[in-house]
Formats: sequence, structure tokens, C-alpha cells
Amino acid sequence: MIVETEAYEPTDPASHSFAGKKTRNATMFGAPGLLYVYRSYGIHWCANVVCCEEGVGAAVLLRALEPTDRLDVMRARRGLDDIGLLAAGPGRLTQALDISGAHDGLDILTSPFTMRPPEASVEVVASPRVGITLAADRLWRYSLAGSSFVSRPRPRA
DNA sequence: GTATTGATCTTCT
DNA sequence: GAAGATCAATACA
Repeated sequence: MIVETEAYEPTDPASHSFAGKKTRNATMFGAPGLLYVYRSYGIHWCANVVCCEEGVGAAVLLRALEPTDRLDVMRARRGLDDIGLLAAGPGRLTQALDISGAHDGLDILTSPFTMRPPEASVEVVASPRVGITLAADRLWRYSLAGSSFVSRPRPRA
């Protein structure tokens, strides 16, 4: 269950799409629903979902999720037992789901992926984004209220 | 406990 | 050659 996301769009200096379409972010300008995966700091993968029509260059970064199934698989991939740390963070999330550059450009609604809306209405809180140096004051980080699986307030198991 | 830095790779200057 | 939408190990108080 996704509990934390961040928004990125073309007029945002911190966004990969800010400087226009480039080799790295071509997927970000693709059709909505595509998965945009890029390498971060050389060692992590970060997963985004394109959320505007083709050519716009807007996407949502998946920052954290609450593991609800296949915990053993995720724990094995992360080498961790603490459920609160399995996917609390962009790099951790991709590692837990085994997402890599090979998944860049795939449709989030097909193949190995599944996307479902919440079963009930959820309470979402906005806050400053994490880990960026530009436009860090924009309240474009959206997290599930009260969730202990978000990446910021380091959850204590 | 908080602060700092290394790991490691793609893209841009 | 430097920096980045990060993580985790190490250094210090």
C-alpha cells in the first residue's frame, strides 16, 4: 500500500523534466501510467509514475509503501527484518519490489504490476519534499496521515 | 542521540 | 570533473 509520494512537474527546478526532454527522463514525457525509473546517486533506483498526458513531463515519485503481503520476499531482498524499514524511502521501495532500470517505461497497470485505488477514503497530509536542494519549500510531498511507514519520521518498530 | 561521509553511476558542464 | 529526488555505516557529543 502506497503511503507516501512526491509530485514533480516541468516548472519545478528540482524535477528531472525541468530542463526539457533528455535521454535520462524520456519516459517522464511518455504516456500517463508509465513507470519512470532512474538511478539515484549511482546506487539506488527510484520509481515514478507518469501522471499527465504525453509530452508534459510530470510524474509522481513513489517514496514509501506499507508492506502488506509477501513480507518474506521483501525481507529477503532487503536483508532486513524491520517491516518499518522495508520500503520507507525511494531506494528502499524499489529494492523491496525488485524494481530496476529494466522496468523503466513499462505500464504500471500491466505485466508484473498492479495498481488499485484505496478501499476507503484516506487522509493525506502535505509537507515539504525530502532530499532535494531546489524548491524544497513546495508542499508536494503527500503522505498517509498517521502511517508509521512513511520515510521521514523514522519509524520505530 | 545527531552529524558527516562513503558508495557508485549517469548526465551535464 | 562535479553533482544528484539516497541509504547506511561511521564519527562525534
